[in-house]
Amino acid sequence: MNSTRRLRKMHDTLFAAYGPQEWWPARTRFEVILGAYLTQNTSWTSVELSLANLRKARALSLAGIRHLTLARLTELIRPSGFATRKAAAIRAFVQMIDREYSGSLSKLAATPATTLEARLLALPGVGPETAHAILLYALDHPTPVADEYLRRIVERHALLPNPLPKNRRTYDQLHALTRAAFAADPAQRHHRLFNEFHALTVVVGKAHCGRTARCAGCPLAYDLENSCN
DNA sequence: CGCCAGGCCGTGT
DNA sequence: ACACGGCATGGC
Repeated sequence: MNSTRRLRKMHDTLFAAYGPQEWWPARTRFEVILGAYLTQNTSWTSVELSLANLRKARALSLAGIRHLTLARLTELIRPSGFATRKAAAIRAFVQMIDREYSGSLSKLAATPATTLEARLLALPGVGPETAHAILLYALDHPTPVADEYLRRIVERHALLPNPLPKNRRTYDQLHALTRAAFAADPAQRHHRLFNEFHALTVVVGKAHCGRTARCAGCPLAYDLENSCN
C-alpha cells in the first residue's frame, strides 16, 4: 500500500481508538493563536499555566495584550518557557493585526490563502507549524498541520524514506503527504479532517510516540506492516 | 538528578 | 541546503 493510503488508514485507526477531538482547546480565535505561540517546544500543561495568568490579567484578547508592557507580558507567560522570544513574537502579531488589518482577525482570515500564509511566515517566531496551526484552528483555512509527532510516526513506520531529518523540506513533505492522504475525501470535509488528524496525531504522540520510543499499546501498531521501528 | 515538551532562529560549513 | 546549538520553564 502506498504512503498516502497508509496515512489515511492511520487516521481511521486513530479516530476509532480516540474518537473526535474537537480541537483547538480554546474559547476564542485569539486564544488559539496565543496557544499556538506558547506551545512551541513546550508541554500543554505548561501552556495552561501561562493562559491562566493571562486570563487573570484579562489579557486573552487583542485589547488585553495591547495594554500590557512587554515586561509584564513576558512575566505572565514565563511558565511556558522561552518567554522573552514568545512575548516579542506575540506583540509583533498584535502590531501586525493593528497596522495591516485594522485590528480585525476577521480581515486577516479573509485574506487569500497564499498571501496569508506568506504574511504569517514573515512574522518573527512563526515557522511552518505555527503558521498552519493558526491558519487551520484560528482562521478556518483548510490546511494540514505537521509536527514532530507526525514526523516520528512517518519515520518510524517508514511511510517516507528514512531518516527523516528535522528541516523545512521534511516539513513540506509531511504537509503534502497529509494533503494527499485526504485528497480523495469530499472537499467540504477537508477542513474537518485536517483538524481531527493533527489533534489525533498529538494525542497518540503524547501517549505512544515520545523521543525515546514508548510504543506499547499504540493503536497504530495494528499489524506487522505498521509496527513501529 | 536527568530527560522531555504540539518550534524557531542564527550561525557555520 | 543542511547540521547544530541556543532559547527557558515545569512535569515526571
